Amino acid sequence: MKNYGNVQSKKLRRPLLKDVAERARVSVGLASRVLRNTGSFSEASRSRVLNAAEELSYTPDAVARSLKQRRTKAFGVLISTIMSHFFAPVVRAIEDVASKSGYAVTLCNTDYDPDKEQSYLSALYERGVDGVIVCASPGNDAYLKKIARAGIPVVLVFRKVPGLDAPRITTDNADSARRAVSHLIELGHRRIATITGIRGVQSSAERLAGYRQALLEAGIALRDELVVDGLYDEEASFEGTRRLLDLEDRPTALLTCAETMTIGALYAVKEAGLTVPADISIVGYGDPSWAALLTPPLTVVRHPHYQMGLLAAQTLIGLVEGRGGDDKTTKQEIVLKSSLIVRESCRSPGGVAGSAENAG
Amino acid sequence: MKNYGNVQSKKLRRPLLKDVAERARVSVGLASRVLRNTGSFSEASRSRVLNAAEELSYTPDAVARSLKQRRTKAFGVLISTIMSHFFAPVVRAIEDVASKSGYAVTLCNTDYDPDKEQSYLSALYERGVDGVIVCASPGNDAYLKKIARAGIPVVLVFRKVPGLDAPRITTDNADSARRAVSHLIELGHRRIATITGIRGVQSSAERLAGYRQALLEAGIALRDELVVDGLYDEEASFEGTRRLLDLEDRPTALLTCAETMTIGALYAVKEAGLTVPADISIVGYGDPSWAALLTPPLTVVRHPHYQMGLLAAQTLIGLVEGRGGDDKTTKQEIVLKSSLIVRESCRSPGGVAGSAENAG
DNA sequence: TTGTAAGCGTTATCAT
DNA sequence: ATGATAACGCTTACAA
Repeated sequence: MKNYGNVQSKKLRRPLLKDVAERARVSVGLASRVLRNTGSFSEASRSRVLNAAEELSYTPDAVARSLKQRRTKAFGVLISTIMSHFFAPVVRAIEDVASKSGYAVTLCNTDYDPDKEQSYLSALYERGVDGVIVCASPGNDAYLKKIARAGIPVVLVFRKVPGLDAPRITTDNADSARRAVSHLIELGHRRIATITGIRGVQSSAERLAGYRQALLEAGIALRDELVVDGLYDEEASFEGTRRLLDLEDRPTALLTCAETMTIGALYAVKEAGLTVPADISIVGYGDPSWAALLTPPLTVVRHPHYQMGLLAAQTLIGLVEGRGGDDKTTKQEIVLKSSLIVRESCRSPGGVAGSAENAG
Repeated sequence: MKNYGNVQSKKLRRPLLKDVAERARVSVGLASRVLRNTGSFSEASRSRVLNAAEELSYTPDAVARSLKQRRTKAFGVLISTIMSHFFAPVVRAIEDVASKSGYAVTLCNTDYDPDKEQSYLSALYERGVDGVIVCASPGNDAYLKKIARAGIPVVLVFRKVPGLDAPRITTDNADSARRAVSHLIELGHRRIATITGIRGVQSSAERLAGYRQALLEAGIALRDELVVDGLYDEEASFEGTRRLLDLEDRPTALLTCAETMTIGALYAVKEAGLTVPADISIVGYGDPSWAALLTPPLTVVRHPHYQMGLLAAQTLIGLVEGRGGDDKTTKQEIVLKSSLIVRESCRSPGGVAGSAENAG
């Protein structure tokens, strides 16, 4: 049997349930039940339907199913940008968990822009996603609440939304910053600067609060000129650090609150011809694999980002699938612990080394 | 007017087009036309419908629309993992372009696993995505062709699929490796090793080919023991580099074909107590912002990943929306140029410095 | 056990 | 310019 041009190029229609049913000589209802393994049917029908589906290589149409079932098996995930080492592991974990349970993940990069956040949220709403995970953002509380009130489960990561009764996964941000600064204080530092992220972002605000708390506990006065807005941006952090280093009474230690900002700060130090930790001690955030390759290896605060995404996704699935009215899932707040990885980028302002625990 | 508990907490049904129509006292068809600004209607109806929609804060249901229109305004993107610096910018660019045109992006992490790739592809197919972008993977050609034959536009990034007539965005992989190795040869190196990714992955294979070509052009014999499988993995690369350094006749230079592998290699060098570039010269791939922070600043090959994602998404949108039968879009292959960023991690095996162009 | 038919919320055709 | 009405492909009562 030959295939002539016309025949071969004819686009063949995707097989429908109707086709499967016809081929198996049963009704569509029965075919559907067999394929979904629900309701009742005879063994004979079962095998005929299964065979027919196999032969036609039938695939159900998820759109039609979603319309009927009123759920899409899809989540939306909002982050500032997937290029950030801060969010990539969170998203990866979410996608891992989601896909294992048959959910698709729609990625939304908001760049910390409330307008973008809102437009993504409304797009997700229109698309009927079954749930949304919102990560650290200074976004629009009102819109988020609207989504939640419309019945779409929301899980918050890092972010807190007053008046929104949604589970939240976060870390001991304030405490981690407090411990980092205390570490510096114990080494003898008094003039400790910090590069903060975006003020409106929860995690950033918390870290700044922890920084302040540590100073207050040690009876060290807070000085505004030692707090610089780094905006989670390498360039801004570079400039900010420059200004710090130009200060008459230069800080002897620096806490940078995100990986990009650590890089910016290190460039500024390098440009100024200064040395870490001889001239200035540095604690960074995030624990990229290159941190221990630097000279000197960097002391950092490490947060369990993958774990956060894991929990966020699991929580969301619980909310979507189970216990809808269960307060336990709705009201929970999970706070994960961070760790301070002491390497060699900090020492006493006098000159005594801080520690030597290395990770090479 | 008071809101009593029951009334307030009653979950209100999402407003439908029918509700808008009723409120505007027109038919649903007319309401639909007004909202989509298609077909004909009077100015009077127009404003009534618009007002009604506004008052009810009506949002169309994308699922129902998709079912009717047979398109979802969604793309699927397959990459090995979003945690890779290789893919993050590609995905970011794709999402940027897609969202601007109203497309949602579903993220799929395949880990270079053909089974995962296939199951994601079939999930995307079921969901009826309007197009798919597949990045560097050693996946299942047969399944990809099936998807394409089913009429779903596919754009390839890095990957080539023989017999699949899909546009492809790639870089001058082979040539970039060739130039990097030539650079080392010019410095006087003869024993040049390379850490390669996963053999089945197009970009990896091409880079390896470029490495070989450079050696052949220089009349240097290829030696199997100088080619190590790094599997895009830091650990594997660490072990592989260790073996290279243990070789009786140790290589004097090393080309690592991905960022993770560069890191693994650098740790091995550090662990062996050797120095770059005094004991061994290194050229890495990717240009992370920390590369110039290392001591010495790293010489690398930089590929325009964001740009690749941009073009991939634009190409896909063209395919989906426009010129469906246009051969120009279907058959194109775009090859982007890479650049060799010379810093200070390479010098002559004797001891003369290679270059001093720094990016601090 | 099986089939029929009524939705799910739109869009689009076709009379009026 | 407008309004019925039939799809879109599937699920799910309900009737047989």
